[in-house]
Amino acid sequence: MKAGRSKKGANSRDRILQAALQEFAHKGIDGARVDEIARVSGANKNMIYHYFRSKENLFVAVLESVYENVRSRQQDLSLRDLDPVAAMRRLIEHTADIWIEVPEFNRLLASENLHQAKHVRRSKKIQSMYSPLIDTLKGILERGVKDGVFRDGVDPVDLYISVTSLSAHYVAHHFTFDAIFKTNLMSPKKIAQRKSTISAMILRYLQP
Amino acid sequence: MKAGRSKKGANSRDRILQAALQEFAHKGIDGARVDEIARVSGANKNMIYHYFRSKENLFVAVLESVYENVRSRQQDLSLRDLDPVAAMRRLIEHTADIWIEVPEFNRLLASENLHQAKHVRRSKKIQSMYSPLIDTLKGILERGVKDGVFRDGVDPVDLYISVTSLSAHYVAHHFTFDAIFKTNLMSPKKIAQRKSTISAMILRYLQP
DNA sequence: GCACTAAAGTACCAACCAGTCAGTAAACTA
DNA sequence: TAGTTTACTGACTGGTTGGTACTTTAGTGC
Repeated sequence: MKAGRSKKGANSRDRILQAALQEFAHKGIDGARVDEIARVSGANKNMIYHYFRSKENLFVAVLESVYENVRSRQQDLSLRDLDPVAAMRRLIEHTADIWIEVPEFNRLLASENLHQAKHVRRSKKIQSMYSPLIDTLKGILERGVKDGVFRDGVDPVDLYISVTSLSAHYVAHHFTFDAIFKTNLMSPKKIAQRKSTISAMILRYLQP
Repeated sequence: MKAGRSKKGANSRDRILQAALQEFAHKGIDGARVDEIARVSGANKNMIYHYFRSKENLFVAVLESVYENVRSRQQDLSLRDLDPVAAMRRLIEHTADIWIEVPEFNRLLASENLHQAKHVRRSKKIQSMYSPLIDTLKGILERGVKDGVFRDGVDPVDLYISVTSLSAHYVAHHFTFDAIFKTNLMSPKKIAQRKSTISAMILRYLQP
């Protein structure tokens, strides 16, 4: 088969998106090469421009799909059945897991912030995705305050940033940390230690 | 003067290094352009290759100079005169300030981690710089434990990573946070709030 | 068997960009 | 003052890269 409709399961658009995700995540938007995406996806370069119109648009599409992936993971945690402390702990651990399970997300965000979030700002889709998470966090905080297990006045956005920082930065910067401190931060043991440190730190911070 | 030895105060090497710092920090190593560094520094492109031999070597030189800058800031804090809690608070606030005062450091590190710390690993100079800081932190922790104000068993490297994460990630990722949460995290008010959150979080974590 | 469409191929371009070449002029040295 | 080193210049090159034009192949539904 030299040309014509392929019989592979995933259609070209999806395969391009998958290959682009890897390429962008590993090399950043500037280091990534369209030809390489074409090669890896097995699609003709023309198809990339047919579906996505430009390299930048492709990057936005990749960002959106990863944000969507992460958001969907955060949705079904059934935190309402748990008491506030347990719910908070679960949310923290789940947030920490995301960076390890979806390392591409972290890398895309690093690249994106080097570019002043130019692509995120262009995507209404992404910007509409995060409020539900903050609402969940707010709900847990309020329940905790009512139960007398959390102190009052903690801003949910601020708390979300703290949890994210403690987990994301560790994973994103483990290369330089490893080089400087001569350790291996991504070993299972170290990762488990970090997760318990984060939980302890946040829960102590929330204590009345 | 068409050619020949220049009489300008700052020599070309320094001007190139300064321009390269800005270019690399703003665009990452892949986005940065050698021609642009030449243009901004006012030096001929050949001078860049004369002094630094390659774009990558120039990047390493930039990294080293920034690491040196940051390290020298951390040296003269005279923390030994303060009680453990005050010393810890000062170290935390100082660490937080660095990311705001030297934003280039953060950006270079982001780019560097996208490349698996390949350049940091190449530089023995950088790798020899960080142990003194950890020793300082270790000293404060030990004094605090002896005084009964800190609990025992906290790893200084782990603590350093936490402090750094809480401050660096906030600054490095404020573009995407701002876009998603519709705030302005770099306003003086928000920055002050963040600094006090970080201090509170760390000091509560260290309580016995 | 015909129209439609997704997919793929070949070939190309203009801009870009890291790195080089060949040479000049001032300053230092013996 | 001849010879060497250091600082500097403008033009150039060869490979790369995002993006385009035009053509061809082959499944699908009618």
